[in-house]
Amino acid sequence: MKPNRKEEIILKAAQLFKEKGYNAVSMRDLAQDLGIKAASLYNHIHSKQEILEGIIMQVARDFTLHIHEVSPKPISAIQKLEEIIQMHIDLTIQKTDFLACMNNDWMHLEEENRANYIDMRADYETKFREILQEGIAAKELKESDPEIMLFSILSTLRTFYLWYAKNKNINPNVLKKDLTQTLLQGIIV
Amino acid sequence: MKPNRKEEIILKAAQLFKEKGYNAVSMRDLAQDLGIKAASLYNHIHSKQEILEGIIMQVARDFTLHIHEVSPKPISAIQKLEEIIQMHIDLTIQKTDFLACMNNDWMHLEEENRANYIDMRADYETKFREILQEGIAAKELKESDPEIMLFSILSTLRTFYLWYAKNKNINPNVLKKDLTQTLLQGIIV
DNA sequence: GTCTATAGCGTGATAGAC
DNA sequence: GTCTATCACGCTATAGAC
Repeated sequence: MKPNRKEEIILKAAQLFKEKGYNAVSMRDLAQDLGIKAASLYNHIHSKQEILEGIIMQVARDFTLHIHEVSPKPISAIQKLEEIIQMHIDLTIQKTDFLACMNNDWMHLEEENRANYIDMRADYETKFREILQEGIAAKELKESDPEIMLFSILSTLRTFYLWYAKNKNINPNVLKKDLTQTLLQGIIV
Repeated sequence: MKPNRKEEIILKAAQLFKEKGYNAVSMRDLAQDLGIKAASLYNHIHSKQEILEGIIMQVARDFTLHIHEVSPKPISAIQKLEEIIQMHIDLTIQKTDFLACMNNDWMHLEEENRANYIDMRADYETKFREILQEGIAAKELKESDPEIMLFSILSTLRTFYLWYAKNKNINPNVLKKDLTQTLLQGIIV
């Protein structure tokens, strides 16, 4: 459970990247926050890019794995959506900085990793879209444009870490109830 | 209507910043895209920072002005929300790159401008919050947590340019109808 | 595993010719 | 209004001592 030095570096980097963005954080900044010199970082990691990759790919995999787990379950589309919302809340709470970094800095991944990330994101959206279409076909969901539903829900879930940063003391169960209601049932009486 | 050289620079900069982020775009990159040398840019602008300021403050003012216009109208809270959604759609269509840049790069504004931007954003959220509370008090809106409603709607509207970039050929009226329905009435039948 | 020193390059910005 | 040339600095990353 105790993080080794490499993990410590990645953890601190995620924190700094979240605040200033990948390009605005230098290896000197990162080293200073860890109480060492920049050159010493290279005993634990090969490059700045490797740090970014470590952050983004880890959490991207979490999302991918989870949606592939929920998708085939023998439950209603609405229940699947509730599980997905719960997952986003959980990951937001556990890995705030990693998630923020993924959202803001994925375009700074180099060639191969960026292509990889884009594929994973597309796969995630496809699975999500299928659940929405399933719900519409079963008449659980409205006959509205599923692309707009997808974007609307996902944009809220993806940037939820911004809200959570300012409201860390909320009860997670109340949060889940309120967020699910707002996203699925809207705000109008 | 024809943009002068300074406006041309700002327009092209917004486009590049949107794709790569402020720090990843050099003055040399920007100049090359305009077909001139980096040094020539400085005949039209004083600094890179001034370009960022020009982009962000312009669109931040648009939002602030508009919500102060809608807020005191003698119409229902729901009608106000509909007007706000319409405004976000309009600005997304007219100023996609500026909006993207504001969302992604505001933290790279320097001291004074950043403080200014943060104030404007807080003011915008306050006005928005008041409309939601007004709607709850009038029993037009559900008795759910207004902070979650605020965040949920606003996060979708703020990142809407991401969706629009891939769906430019949608009919604006259909878009408004579907987005309003999804945000206000949810997706469940 | 950390340090000092430094290579090699890219950056924002300026001076001054045309 | 654009150019060439250049300054001063910050960046990632490496070499090699301890």
